[in-house]
Amino acid sequence: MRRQEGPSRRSRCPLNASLEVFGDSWSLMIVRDLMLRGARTFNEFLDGGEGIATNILTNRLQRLAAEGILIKARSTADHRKYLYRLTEKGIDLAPVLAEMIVWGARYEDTDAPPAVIREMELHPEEFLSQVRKQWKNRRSEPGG
Amino acid sequence: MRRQEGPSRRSRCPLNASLEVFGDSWSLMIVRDLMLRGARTFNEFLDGGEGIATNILTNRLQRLAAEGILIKARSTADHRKYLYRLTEKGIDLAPVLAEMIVWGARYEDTDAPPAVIREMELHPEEFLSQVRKQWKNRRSEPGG
DNA sequence: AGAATCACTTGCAATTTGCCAGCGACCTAA
DNA sequence: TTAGGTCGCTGGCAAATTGCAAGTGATTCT
Repeated sequence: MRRQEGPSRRSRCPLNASLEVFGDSWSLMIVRDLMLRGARTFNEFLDGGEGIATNILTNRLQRLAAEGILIKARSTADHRKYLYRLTEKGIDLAPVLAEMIVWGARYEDTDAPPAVIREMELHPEEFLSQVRKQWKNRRSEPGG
Repeated sequence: MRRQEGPSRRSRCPLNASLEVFGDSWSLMIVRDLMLRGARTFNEFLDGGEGIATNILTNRLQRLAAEGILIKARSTADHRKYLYRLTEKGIDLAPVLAEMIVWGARYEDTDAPPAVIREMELHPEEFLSQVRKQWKNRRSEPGG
């Protein structure tokens, strides 16, 4: 893990750094779809369920790639398609996502299955190792 | 904990709900200052270190209050001042903040003390119970 | 009474978001 | 080969949000 000569930040606080990277309305939705739904293509993100606009999706994918959270590669099976995948840096967002899901499920009216949420709450490490396992397998798949 | 007839959300996903509540560049900065720095007044948030504008701070404080994350009360010692404090709903954002801080400290160039981050990473429950203890005490203080 | 402080408010410009038709590259079926 | 369809944007336009900084009314201090 390298600390690159990064962009100028509003402050040196770690929370601020995180918010400058993904503190917007859409970035973590994309990470969700990658991490939890197995989405890999532009259209799959577009159909995420929240109605993101194409120009915003394009912009966010570019930003997440520039921040080193995901990688974009041309599909070998169909040269019109790009396939996205999470980096280690992106996978390490899993605890953030988990805690936000737990909070959202607790305080908002959502369709999250209560058993899944309870498990996530009680055993966050499990969720994490599951995510890691999935991406470990997916890494060795040939470009689809 | 009551599920109120809430505002219309983009979807019923819990992550989306969380992002609609605090998925902007500034809301969690305010929660940070309340939770970790003991800030209570408008001016203290204004001096948070990231240069928030007064109209944005006003707007975010109002939104966080409307979402039930913090409470605003007139100071009895000085009627020009308002004092803000976290609700239970706000305190429950501690794990979210913790994970974001950990991620930010790991992948960005920050001034977070490594020992504090490591402790936060290894014993998140400790951090949480510390936050709760603080707010339990603070709750019984008279308005200052 | 005058000056200072508090928490905004406001006018304005810049930036971002959102909608959606259109585009070039690529794929498939006839 | 051609026509039609799909993919991932691109871009024009309007609406919304952000950011800057001067200004305001209420309150406190000297």
